Amino acid sequence: MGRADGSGRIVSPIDADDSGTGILHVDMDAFYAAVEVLDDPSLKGKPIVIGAPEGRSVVSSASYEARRFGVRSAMPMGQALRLCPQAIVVLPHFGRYQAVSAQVMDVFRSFTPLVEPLSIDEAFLDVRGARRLWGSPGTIAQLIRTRIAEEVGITASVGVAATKHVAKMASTMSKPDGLLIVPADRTQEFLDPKPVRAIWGVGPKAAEALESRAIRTIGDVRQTPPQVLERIVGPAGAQRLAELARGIDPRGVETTRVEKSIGHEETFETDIPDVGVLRAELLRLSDRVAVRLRRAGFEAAGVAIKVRFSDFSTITRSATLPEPSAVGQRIAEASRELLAGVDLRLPVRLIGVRAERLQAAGSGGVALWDDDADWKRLEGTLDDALARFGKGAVTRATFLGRDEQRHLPSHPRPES
DNA sequence: TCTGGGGTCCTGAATCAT
DNA sequence: TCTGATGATTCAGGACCC
Repeated sequence: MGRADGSGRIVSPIDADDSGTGILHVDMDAFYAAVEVLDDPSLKGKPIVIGAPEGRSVVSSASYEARRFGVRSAMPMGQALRLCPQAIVVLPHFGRYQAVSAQVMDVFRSFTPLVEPLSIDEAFLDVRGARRLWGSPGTIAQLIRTRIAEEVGITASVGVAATKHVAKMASTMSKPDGLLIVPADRTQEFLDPKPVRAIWGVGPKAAEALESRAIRTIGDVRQTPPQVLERIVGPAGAQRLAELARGIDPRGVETTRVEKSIGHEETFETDIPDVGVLRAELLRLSDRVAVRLRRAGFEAAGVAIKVRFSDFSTITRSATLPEPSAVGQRIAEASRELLAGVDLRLPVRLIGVRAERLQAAGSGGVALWDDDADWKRLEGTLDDALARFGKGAVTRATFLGRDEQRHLPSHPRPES
């Protein structure tokens, strides 16, 4: 597999056994910080944290020099600066990170079309079909690391394994600037001694629940009867845990992902007791959500709001829209109704709006049915159609997505 | 010390339909 | 028609990830 090279990281040797593997997990090291160093080399070697310097912000990313002081992502900025007072605080440049990310993803796609971006700075690659062109998975991993360093100018860590889960664990262990290959027949040996917290999906809560029952390692999970696991993490969690602990992970590398929701939320500089301010904020957030919906060609069938109070307690409320919409006003109306049902017992720290149950917008037009169950399809919006035919003439109407436009039957009947 | 913003997924309760 | 079983959908909350 690999060995420590003295710097804390792990790099598998060039001729390491990679039999039975084919899934790569590539993860950029301290990505935002690395991009900032790329754009301002005078920052190299210094402790830097990405985030807003004041207010209620948290650390988005920290260079390894800052991490040595205990600074971590998601840590409140104040705490980070107490731990590392000499840290240089850099405001984030998300557009720039997106651009560098695209460059990196292009490198991935030059090796295989089977690329699944997980976030801005990491992706899974299935390279099983790329052997003849580029070599074995381990060779490809090393080529990718070299090309990212040479062409983009930042470092990446790569895990190579037979499954996504093990590849992800391997890349985490090899950080920074490392490579760890776990051949298929050594998967169990790799997994068993790792702490339960290393399992993807086991956070602080689940880890504590498991550890309190003396289940501390992945090997322990494997020895635990399914009924016991179920009581701790629920049926779905138990099933997943039991499989992952045995190196079983049937998930393939998915190149397309459908968004399920689009939302915006904002933490106020100071907590807000005034419902008028909250209502205004809901409209602003709803407009932003609606713009993104329209750009993506979606309408939302449902809307949810989130309210976090000054004591950090958080509630959500959701509702189904009278009809799917991508209009800011409609989403705002629904969110304000939801807010009206909330007991504002404390000042509000954060408010958010989320569009849910997304569906294709009326890009395929609108289908209308009349009393005789005859239908017409029209380009444009439902409002356009109703204006043209009059509300009384229409018994049922529906938006058509792009696919439905193609597959619409020749003699449709409305559902009874 | 004081906790961002973007998401996904799971659970359990309530409700509705078959 | 009534009843129970079962299943789908909606809603709220929470854990988790980057």
